[in-house]
Amino acid sequence: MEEELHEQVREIVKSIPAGRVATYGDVADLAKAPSPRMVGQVLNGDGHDLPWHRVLRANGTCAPHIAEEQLQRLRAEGVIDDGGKVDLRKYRWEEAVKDEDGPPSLF
DNA sequence: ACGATGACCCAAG
DNA sequence: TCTTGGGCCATCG
Repeated sequence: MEEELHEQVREIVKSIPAGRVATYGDVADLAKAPSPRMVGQVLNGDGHDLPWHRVLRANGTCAPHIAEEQLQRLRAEGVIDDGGKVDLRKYRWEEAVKDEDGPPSLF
């Protein structure tokens, strides 16, 4: 049961709905991971059964080697990418949506 | 025990 | 907006 963290990370990623994306930092926080690095480490080891393509970096970009697959899969889910970058403010998955739809005439 | 590596993040220039 | 540097935690040789 020392693998609870390992399990948690998988659960979080699996909980991401299609057409939505989350950042490593968010998953790490939700999974109580000590650092976002561990999320990538887990995905690298046991992410074969997880929608890892729904996990992006904090700036909305994806890892170098998987970028192709990532963008392609995201597009299939309905996520539109822009020059290899995804609009987190639009597709960022938030289990407790705080406030995303800010004022149209102010930022 | 130690150094290097990795699907990362953030601040500063 | 992009690049650089430092910090981060766990695994491997």
